[in-house]
Amino acid sequence: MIKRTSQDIRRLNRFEVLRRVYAGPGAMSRQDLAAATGLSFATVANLTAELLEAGVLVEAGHEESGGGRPRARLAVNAERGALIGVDIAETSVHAELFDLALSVRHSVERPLPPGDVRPADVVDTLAGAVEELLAASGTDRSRVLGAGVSVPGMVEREGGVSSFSPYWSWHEVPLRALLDERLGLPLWLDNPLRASTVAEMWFGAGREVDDLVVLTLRAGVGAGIAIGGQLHRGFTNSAGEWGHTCLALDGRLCTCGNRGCVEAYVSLRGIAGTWRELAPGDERAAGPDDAATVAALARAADADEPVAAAVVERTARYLGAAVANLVNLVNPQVVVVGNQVVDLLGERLLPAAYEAVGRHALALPHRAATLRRSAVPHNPVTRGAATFALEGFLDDREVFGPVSRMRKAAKGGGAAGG
Amino acid sequence: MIKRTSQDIRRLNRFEVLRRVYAGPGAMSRQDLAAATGLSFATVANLTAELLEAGVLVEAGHEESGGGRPRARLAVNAERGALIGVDIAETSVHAELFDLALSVRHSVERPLPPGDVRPADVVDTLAGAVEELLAASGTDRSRVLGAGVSVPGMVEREGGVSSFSPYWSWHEVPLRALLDERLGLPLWLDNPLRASTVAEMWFGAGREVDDLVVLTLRAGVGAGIAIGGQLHRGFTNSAGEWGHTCLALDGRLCTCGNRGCVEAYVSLRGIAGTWRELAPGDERAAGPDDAATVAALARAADADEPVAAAVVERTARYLGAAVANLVNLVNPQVVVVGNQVVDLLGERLLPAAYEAVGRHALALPHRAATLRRSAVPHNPVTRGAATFALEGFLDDREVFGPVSRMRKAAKGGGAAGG
DNA sequence: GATTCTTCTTCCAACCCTTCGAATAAGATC
DNA sequence: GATCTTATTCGAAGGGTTGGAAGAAGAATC
Repeated sequence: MIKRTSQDIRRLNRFEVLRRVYAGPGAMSRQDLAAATGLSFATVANLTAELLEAGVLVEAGHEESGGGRPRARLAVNAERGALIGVDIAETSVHAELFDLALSVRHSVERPLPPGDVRPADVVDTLAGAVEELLAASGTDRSRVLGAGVSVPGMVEREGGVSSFSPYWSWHEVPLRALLDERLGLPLWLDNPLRASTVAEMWFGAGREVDDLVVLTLRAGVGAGIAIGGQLHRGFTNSAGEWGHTCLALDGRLCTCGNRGCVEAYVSLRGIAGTWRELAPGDERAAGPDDAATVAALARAADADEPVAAAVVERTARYLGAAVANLVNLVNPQVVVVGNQVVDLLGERLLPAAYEAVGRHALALPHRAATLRRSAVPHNPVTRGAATFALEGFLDDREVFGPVSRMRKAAKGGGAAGG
Repeated sequence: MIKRTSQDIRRLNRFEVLRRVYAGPGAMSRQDLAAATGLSFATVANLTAELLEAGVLVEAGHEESGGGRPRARLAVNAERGALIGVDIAETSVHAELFDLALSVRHSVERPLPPGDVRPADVVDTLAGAVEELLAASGTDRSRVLGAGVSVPGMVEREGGVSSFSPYWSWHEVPLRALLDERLGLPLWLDNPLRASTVAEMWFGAGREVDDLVVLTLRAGVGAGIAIGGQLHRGFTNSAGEWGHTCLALDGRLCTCGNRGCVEAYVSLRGIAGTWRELAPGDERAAGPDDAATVAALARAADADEPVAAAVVERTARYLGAAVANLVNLVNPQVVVVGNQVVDLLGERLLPAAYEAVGRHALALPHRAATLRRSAVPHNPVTRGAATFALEGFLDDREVFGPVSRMRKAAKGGGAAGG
């Protein structure tokens, strides 16, 4: 049984308050925060005091006042430290350095050799990218509060062992051990599905909503599930493998070895496959780079080629049915779709997919769910990875201890000068 | 945002302690409870004191002691009151009266007319069954702590409106209003999926496990999802409609109007349909009563008829793939299967289905999940419905107030005599 | 039969968290 | 400069859990 203590409440409230500050259009007053979180005034003052003391928030001027004391504006202190987010994908490693306000300060992308990449190669590439990030941005390592790394496949978080990779023949690779040494930074490992979801919870649709499903559609596809404002990880941190649920029994062969998986139809490769099916002769559909193929498809569709429209139409149907499965099973308030497939085909694909969801889902859960395109700026995976590091920092007991410590400190030290 | 207060912690701990008492092989000592829940000794003493005062627990003798003060045994006080659980199914209403130890004291089953039943008919039948229950068991209405009612389809709990029924053409039926008046009992409404799941959480596999999926397989099929020891309801209390997720695109027509739903293959009707498909001439497969048809199928399989074996084999494959979808998506620790389909075909169906899950699920979530046949005694739906009433009673602020009230009461009243 | 042991329970004080309400602070306005 | 008006801080109270001391209850022993 999971122990629940009053400190968990405080931790969640701390997260909640800070999430609202990030979510807000700019700086927010304590009043706004109390209204937004539903917490009492005193509690908000309490939590913000703690965050101010830790340097995470700063006072940023005052609001206009029509008589009476003006409200202080609180904003995230971007300069408090840096966060690193890394997205390990099939063909490249994308690393970004964020400030604490989660603005991108520097970005590096390094290719991975094609074929079966060894763990050591990935570690080298990653470590190199991080060094470049630090050097180019002139950031001292000590200012980095943590690094989040998204690894495709399934990762055991604590041990940091990658037990399955969809692209490479990895087997029980002790990633944490390999990276810890090289990076010398607080490290947070997980997969792209959960990274995107956390990004969405802090900076996207999840700001307003507590039950959502986040679909990541690129070379691999999958879902992140957040329930009651909490990410659902599953018993072995491998929940959300929607890409490998069966949509068409005895259907198309999937990379996982099974048939009829969702991923075989709506991933970049799956869409390319549909194009090949519908236009057997077309050599634009035959290239080895699926992202390029889908980009070509988008151009063909823009040129009103009927076959391209048919491919998009079919894909929308697959996607709609698969999303409807999620809607029926999870009954979320919002379904967010994002990443390469959406970036390339969004305008054409999504309206048709939305319509297909309506045909396949039951009326009540369908009415309850809104479908949205991801509004998280930039790459949601690197941002989500950095968010893991942010969450880790906010959980740091050295920085955010129990309140009694604060009281003692306040008594011991003098009053802070204005 | 959901407010979290320290009272929620206490509420959850109260549930947890009581669940362990129900789960235990008999009476349990406070020591056992502390060990089982992970709570401190003082807290367990605190909570049990409260439950003893409310009459929910009683001291039931002492354990043997090899020197030292013997441990007091605590047991549920069956006589504290009665609970009623009602299962409204397609063709009948099944009502049962339980004591507080959740033993069945009396059981009534009344048929519903075939065809499109009106809400008033169901309400009449239900009210009649409850009256019979009370009369036959000699239970005074005032001793009934609450009644839980399982309604097929989708029910909005607070308003008690049934917005969709799979069998009847109901539309926004205000069930709570209709029943409140007739029953005059605290009333708890939900659907059979969630009822079975709650039964499993208190009295079945959920006793040991916090993340589980409970599959109800009868005329309709669906899943109940419990995460972190909490039932997942979804945004509109309609999560778990696994029966209407698409397993075979463009597949068999389902009662919901879609094609290829899981329910079209693994419900009683679906299995009968598979039999008709494989043995077009066989009139045993052609009857209108699906439960009877599946019972006949079981007999045919027992008689080693090859076609019957083939039907079971196919069904196992459908079921296995559909369960694998759940395993991949939710990554639970346990999947429980139960109800009529399992009762009739369990021995033959489940081993093959388990094997099919292994073929379809990803390795890591598959290894993490164990599949079990439901071990909840008797009808899990009536028991689950009664459990809703039990949970409601345990949430009653009149009975279980904040601790400070207890202190005051203890001060006001004298010490209890030994 | 009294004493000693051993173990269970209860009780108390300490600690964590939120929240109400009074007191204090800080500008705007007259 | 006095008076409003609104924000913020502060202290006490209320709801929880928990470790440890003190009390209670049998078993074993002398």
